[in-house]
Amino acid sequence: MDWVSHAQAELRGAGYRPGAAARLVLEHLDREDCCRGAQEIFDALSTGGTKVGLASVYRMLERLDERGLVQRIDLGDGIVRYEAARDAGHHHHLVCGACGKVEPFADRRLERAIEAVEERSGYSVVAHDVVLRGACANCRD
Amino acid sequence: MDWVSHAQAELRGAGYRPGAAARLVLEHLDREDCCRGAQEIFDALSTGGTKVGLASVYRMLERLDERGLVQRIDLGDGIVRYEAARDAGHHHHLVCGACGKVEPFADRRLERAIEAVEERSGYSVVAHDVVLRGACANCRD
DNA sequence: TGGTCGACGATAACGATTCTCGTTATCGTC
DNA sequence: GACGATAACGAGAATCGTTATCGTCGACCA
Repeated sequence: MDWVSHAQAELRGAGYRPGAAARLVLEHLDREDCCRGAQEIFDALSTGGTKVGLASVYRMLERLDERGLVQRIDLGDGIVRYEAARDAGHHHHLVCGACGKVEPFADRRLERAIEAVEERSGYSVVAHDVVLRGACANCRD
Repeated sequence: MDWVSHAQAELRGAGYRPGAAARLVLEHLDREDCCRGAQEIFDALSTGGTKVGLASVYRMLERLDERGLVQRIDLGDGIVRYEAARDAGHHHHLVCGACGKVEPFADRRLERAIEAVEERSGYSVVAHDVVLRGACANCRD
């Protein structure tokens, strides 16, 4: 089952009734390969000719986040980004402070270290974020 | 040399002329053991009877962050927090989504894993943040 | 001591996000 | 297939953390 259908089913199971706006947001997230902000999604859908309210985009993202269907990413620039959460694609982000570029990275050893901390913490951890900031290969020197 | 004097000297060296407001903010940060938001610092200083403008608090935090004198912490709730950066005290945060409690933790293995990623990344990494979200021992059940 | 220039504080402006509310779509039921 | 309850939707206002502006005050240098 593809992610869009899975997310819709999940929402329905939670008592929601996803409609046209929900579908458009889900399909957009499914199409994108990296994290996107609410305004960015709104602009893309608007430019694409489809008509979705900004409030609906925020509503969807909030609900998807609550259910763990998207990963919420805060790079510290005041814009919260989201991306479709598929188990296979768990990763974190490198941010270039000079040009603003965002790149994903994944590391098994880092994940294991985090899991070990989670176990020792006494918390029931549901999510973890790692952001590395610096200058990318082009901007450093 | 204590952190307040060190920070003041650093600012002076950068061409700034720290005055009364700067000193009050620095002393407050030095006194606090965990991360604080700008409004929170402003309120604390106001309640304490001292008079500092909110803009001055933001100005100070920005300058301190630029120079690496404070660690900027974004827990994803729309409030940016800061804490005095002392080499000895490098740590990350556990956030309880239910009661809002924030606890620091430190882990050598996690740091080593992050350093390894930094080296392989091609980036010149200047900072890294790790935030674990979940339910604390009291709120889980 | 006077002059220059940045620090300071009050307040307006800004922008991402959230709220409100009237309208429209969905879904179980008949 | 129509009905009614209720949630989704879109537009715009409101919220709130943060940033910019500006006149005044204080720190430092000659």
